[in-house]
Amino acid sequence: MSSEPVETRTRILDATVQMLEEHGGQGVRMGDIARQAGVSRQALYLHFASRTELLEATTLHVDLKLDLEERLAPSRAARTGAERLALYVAFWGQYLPDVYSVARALMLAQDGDEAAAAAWKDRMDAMRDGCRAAVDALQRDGTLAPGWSAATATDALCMLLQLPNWENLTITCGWTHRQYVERMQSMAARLLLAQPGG
Amino acid sequence: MSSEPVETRTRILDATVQMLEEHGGQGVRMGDIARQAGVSRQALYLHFASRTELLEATTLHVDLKLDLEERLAPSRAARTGAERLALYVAFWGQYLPDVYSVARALMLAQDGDEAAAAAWKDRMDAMRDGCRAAVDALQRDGTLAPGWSAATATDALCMLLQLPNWENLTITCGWTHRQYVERMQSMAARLLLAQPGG
DNA sequence: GTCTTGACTTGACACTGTGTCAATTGACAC
DNA sequence: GTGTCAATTGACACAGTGTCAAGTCAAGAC
Repeated sequence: MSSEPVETRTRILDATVQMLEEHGGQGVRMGDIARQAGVSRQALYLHFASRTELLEATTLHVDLKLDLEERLAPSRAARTGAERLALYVAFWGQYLPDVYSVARALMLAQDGDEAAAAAWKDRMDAMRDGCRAAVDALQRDGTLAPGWSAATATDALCMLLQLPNWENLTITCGWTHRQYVERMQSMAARLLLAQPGG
Repeated sequence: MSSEPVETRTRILDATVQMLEEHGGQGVRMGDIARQAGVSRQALYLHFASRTELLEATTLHVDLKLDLEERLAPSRAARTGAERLALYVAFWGQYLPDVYSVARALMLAQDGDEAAAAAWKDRMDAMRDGCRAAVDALQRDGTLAPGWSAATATDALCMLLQLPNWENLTITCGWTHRQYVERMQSMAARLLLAQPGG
């Protein structure tokens, strides 16, 4: 039962995560993952119909381990819109590094792959929901800066939090994760709050 | 001389632009470009060592046609930092749609291709120079918002103007090009100016 | 004990797209 | 004519994904 050799499917998913994290998502092949999992390449196709489907399942696998509900709780419990905004950005800045490698691989698989594009869009829609909730809270408080509609403010916040921007700021510009969170919170506040200081 | 059949190299570059614009950069193959140019696939390799080199040359080809110097003149002639910032964003918002297809293809070629990554980085560095110049102008004026160093402000502005964000806002969110420019100007001002209103 | 079933392995293969190579053609120059 | 240059033709090597058929091996049913 509990001591049975870990299920092959799980071994494959874990191996995928490990390979993607070790090799930065660059050119990780099905054969590499199979070898890492101690399984034949064909076994991968026994469990997943395609590379994209494997990557998709891997993102879910990682999400499961991260206990998103708990991580999201603080921002959901926020009492003001401003607080909710800051806490959601904090959540995101903590979440992104954990899923970066896998998310990136899925994002890169987009080129030419309809299924991967759809899977990626799903994840971005989920993030957008969080942005939307924060913006709605601001609007209820009456603290959304003038000039924004709920929709455009959501667009802007959602854009700000996109993976390539995180990649750009931390990896290319050298911001630490802490700096990313603090500065992103401050940028979001400046952009969206009527009185960013107060 | 002038009436000789257009040089093959130019025909290939034009065909590349056309194919990328028609097919959104998705899966345009060397053979497709060759057919479009009315030339054999091998002729492409007579002029360009690789797909990446062709894409690289194509971006330069497009830039040449766009007269960047003239387009950049207004922002360079700006009298205040705030004006320079707004005009640079305007330049960028006018420039991006013109190079989008080709730039995207080059950006996507990055995966696994060292040369493409380097070429893309070059272009982004050029954009960063423009951002840096605007930020420096703000600093000279003393109108850079408190909390920013020149470096971090440049990072932020440069991030904001990245191609994936333009793609996200215009294509995914449905902003028009005009809206992109106006809202991006307003966002940049809110973020970077000490008195965005004044 | 034999039979079956399911999970996995092995090795071969089709397909696609890039890049290479060698032989050939056609035009133009001198 | 001869040389040369640009381009064509067709064949091929190479990677990586995905498919297929046959075989192994252990567990459970009867």
